[in-house]
Amino acid sequence: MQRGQESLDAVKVRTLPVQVAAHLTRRIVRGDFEDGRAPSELDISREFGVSRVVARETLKILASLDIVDVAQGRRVVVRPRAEWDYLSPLLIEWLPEEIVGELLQELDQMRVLLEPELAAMAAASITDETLNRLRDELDRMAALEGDPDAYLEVDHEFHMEICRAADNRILDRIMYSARWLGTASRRITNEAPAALRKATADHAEIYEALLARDPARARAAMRKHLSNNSALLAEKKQQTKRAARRR
Amino acid sequence: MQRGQESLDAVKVRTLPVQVAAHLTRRIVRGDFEDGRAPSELDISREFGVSRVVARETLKILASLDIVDVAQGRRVVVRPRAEWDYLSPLLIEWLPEEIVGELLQELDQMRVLLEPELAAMAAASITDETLNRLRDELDRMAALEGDPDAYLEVDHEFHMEICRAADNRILDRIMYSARWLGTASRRITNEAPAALRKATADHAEIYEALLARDPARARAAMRKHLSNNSALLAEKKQQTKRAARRR
DNA sequence: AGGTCCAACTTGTCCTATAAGCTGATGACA
DNA sequence: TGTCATCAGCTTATAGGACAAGTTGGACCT
Repeated sequence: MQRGQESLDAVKVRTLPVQVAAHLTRRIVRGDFEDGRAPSELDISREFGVSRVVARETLKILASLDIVDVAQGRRVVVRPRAEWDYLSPLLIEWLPEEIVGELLQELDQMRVLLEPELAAMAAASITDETLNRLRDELDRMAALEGDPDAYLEVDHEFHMEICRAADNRILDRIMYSARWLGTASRRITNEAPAALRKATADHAEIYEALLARDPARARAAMRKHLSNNSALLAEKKQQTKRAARRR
Repeated sequence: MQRGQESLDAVKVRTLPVQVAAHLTRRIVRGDFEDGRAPSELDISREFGVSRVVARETLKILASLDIVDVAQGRRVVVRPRAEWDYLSPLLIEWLPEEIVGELLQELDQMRVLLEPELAAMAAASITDETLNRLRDELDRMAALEGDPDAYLEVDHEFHMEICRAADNRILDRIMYSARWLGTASRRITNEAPAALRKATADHAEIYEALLARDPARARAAMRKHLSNNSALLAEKKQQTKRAARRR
């Protein structure tokens, strides 16, 4: 299986269409098709040395992320960046770090708006079963403070559990879409291990509020927890800015 | 071009894969594959009388909506309904009315959480240009009170304009995903034309607050506007319940 | 100059073939 | 009899070639 001039053959992590889509997206971000005309199926097929089937699926992926518009007979056109699907973990993965940094802040803003309310909603309708699972996750997190990666895995599960308890499929989906936050913020939180202990205390407080089925207290506890997180992010942003100024 | 036993040939509104995906989703919702094993590419190809390419793209669509899991060598499996992408207008279109009704309420809950804050954020950073567009849309809505469909079109644009002004791509995307609300709620609002005049007044108040660049007032105005909407939805829900009880 | 129409290009769909990955059942071995 | 390696048969992934159908821009005619 031969490839074209673009080297895709690093490691076969994903299917060919996904790899090609990643390359193309990066080129679009770089500004290669500023006239709005993106490569056609045949162009892609030739340039990357893949079959038309793969080129086709590549365009389907880009279209599903609202990166391009595809229609029979018409040329493929790049859509305005403002309309891209920034909720998709796939897209995030392909964006340059500085944009992801900005998105991380915007996503944090969203969490601050939603999660306290989700906690309050959950407090009103949470089941004993869910409470048990939360208790369990709490214990596991306490044991994992030395391993930030594993910790954040459980951390995310803890938050999603609460989200699910709020019993709203739309909000649940939104928070689920934000799961890439975990991967992206990992780098940040790893640098500040002391924050993990603080997080554990926060989580315990949220759990207590839910156990007491007290919406107001759950909201407040979640809000406090998130404000710690936001502070960390803002600090990181400052560092990035300083680094940029040094350049 | 001949079709299989399932009749897809109503009107060619969309591509074949989309039509087949719609049919399959409806069957999944109906509970046809409760064992979790969904039809394979060949199954679909045979049953609907389409080529394997189309069957393949069908599965890709279902996978992108998190309705099924597809992997090489493994059978296609249906994912738990809780994990489906309820933010996708495509999926919503294929769901039975009663589920859409529930989702409408959950979506309303989301809007109540987000939109007032979006309005407040917008008030802090809105440009004169955006204000002009809002003014224009306000005028157009006033003229369109007799035509609910056209009215709601502009209504949606008005809300999205504010959302964009808040300058947060994530939140913007979330609200954009909720655009199916327009179509779905159209039926409801059409029944209560008096509500349109009320909405116009609400919109004007929001506009005034933005013009004054007063976040708190913008938040309050938006909250009031949405509470009217929520009331309408709740009323509709009551009617549906009564109708169900009669059955 | 203005309008009509067609040729070239583009995506949509079909067919057939091969590669690659998974699963369950068969059968060898302890 | 129980355990484990192996493989046949299923599945998706990719390739190549063909034709249908829709769009666009330019050639051509008036």
